[in-house]
Amino acid sequence: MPAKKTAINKNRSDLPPTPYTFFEDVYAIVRLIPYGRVTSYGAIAACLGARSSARMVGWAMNASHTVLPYVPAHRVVNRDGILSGKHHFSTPTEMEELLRSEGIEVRDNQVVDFDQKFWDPAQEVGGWRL
DNA sequence: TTGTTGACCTCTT
DNA sequence: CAAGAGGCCAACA
Repeated sequence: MPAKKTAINKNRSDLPPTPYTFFEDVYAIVRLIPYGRVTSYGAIAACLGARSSARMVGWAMNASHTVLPYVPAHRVVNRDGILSGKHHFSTPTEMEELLRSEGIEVRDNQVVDFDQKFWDPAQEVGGWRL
């Protein structure tokens, strides 16, 4: 069935109408990001079949700190490879430090070689849950 | 309850 | 090609 692009968790007939479904889907995908790789909000949203809801992905990440198991939110950047969410970590440099510790170069709040480090969820997940 | 605000993206002038 | 506007939906005031 062709999923509409509006009301993400409302057209998920296979799941209860819990408003948190979208968030958990986001967390699930973020946790799948391999070590040393990064992805973008839009890619995650597109993988979930709602490319226009990329903004909600950001909201999901906002709450990701309170969620277990651990969500590697530092591996999610915006489409330009910019660390747009570094301010929401406990320290402004934590995101950059984490990425560096995984071998990702960061320069001027931007991921170096973003194209090479980019990990497309749709490629790995394929038709997961769709 | 209505209104504003987001760690964004895409389409349209 | 650059700049602007629209859109998505949950949280918060």
